[in-house]
Amino acid sequence: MAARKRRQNPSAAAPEAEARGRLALERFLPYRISVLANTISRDVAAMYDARFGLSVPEWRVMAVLGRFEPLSAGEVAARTAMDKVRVSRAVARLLRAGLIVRAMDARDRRRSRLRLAARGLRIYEAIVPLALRVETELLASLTSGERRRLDRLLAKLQARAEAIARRD
Amino acid sequence: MAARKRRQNPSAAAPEAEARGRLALERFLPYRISVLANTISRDVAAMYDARFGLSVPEWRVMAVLGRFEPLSAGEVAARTAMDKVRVSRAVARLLRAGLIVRAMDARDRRRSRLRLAARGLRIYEAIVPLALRVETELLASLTSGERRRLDRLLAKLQARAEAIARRD
DNA sequence: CAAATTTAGTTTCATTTGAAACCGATGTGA
DNA sequence: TCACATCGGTTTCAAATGAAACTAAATTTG
Repeated sequence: MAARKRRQNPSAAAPEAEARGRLALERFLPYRISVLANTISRDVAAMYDARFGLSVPEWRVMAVLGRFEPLSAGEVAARTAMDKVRVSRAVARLLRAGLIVRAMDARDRRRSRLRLAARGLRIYEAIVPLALRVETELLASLTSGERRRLDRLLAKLQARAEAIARRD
Repeated sequence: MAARKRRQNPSAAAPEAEARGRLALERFLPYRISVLANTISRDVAAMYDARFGLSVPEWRVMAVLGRFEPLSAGEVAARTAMDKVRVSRAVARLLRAGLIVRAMDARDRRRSRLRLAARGLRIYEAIVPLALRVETELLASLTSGERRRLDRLLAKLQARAEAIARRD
């Protein structure tokens, strides 16, 4: 186990730093983002689920329909960053629950046209402010400058992560 | 949360702003973090899996052992932010694969003492630089100032998200 | 010290997940 | 026009997941 080159830690914190070739998992960016996403997701999902019996995929489908309806299943998939299997299942449940409606595209009878049903729209309109409240609470400890920076940083990281994914 | 300021859309698509009570999912923080985490996770998992046949939970267990061994299963769970069921299963697979070894704590025979096996240590030492390379690539587009800010922002958000979770 | 409680970790079971196979509908080329 | 590829979407199947039940060891309590 030869001595490996030291790396500069992305932060000043944790100065007692890792030794040799050992990784400080708690400072490792992919890990931190994953943990953060899970924590937030739990917070948010608890809200959707407890009050409306919706799963995250279901809520996401409703969210994009609320903004861009009508959409085909494929368009929903593109906008929610979910794969088509997940979308298909979420859509099936929402149809069964009467929260969305589906028509078939006249020109291309493979494509669906999904919209919120009246019941779905009411729920959507009830959830939006709650969702925004969670977001506000998350951001509460940040100054408005920090929020702008966060926005930029997330955009950069996302672009970068996608570039890496494509390159493989 | 009325009339948000206009800003660059991270995806360049969907330039038209959200109206009334409609939510711009693509700007919603929980959603963005979730998508980013998934994208990164896929990048990284592809690497672990392709070259070493490891899943993310397995790699995480090895990562904390590499840094803090010996650990009990519970300590691994605490340090990886995984629940004990996941840890138990990842540990079982790693034991079967001969990448870690388990002894029982002499004082408390319920507790295990997990360590990397020689084979596991070799793999760990092969993965660490690759993992760091992915991280470096992700951070490549950020200045060192931005990295420091990212670090701070992630810490704040994590603290906040945990506070919200506890409060429910 | 024996019963009751708590703790570490595993197993069970029902649900979720995603890759790949699949099914019609549509587009394309010879 | 008739194969053949392609596309939108669903289903299948095997693996991952997590809540809750469970086992065994340790601790507390009466």
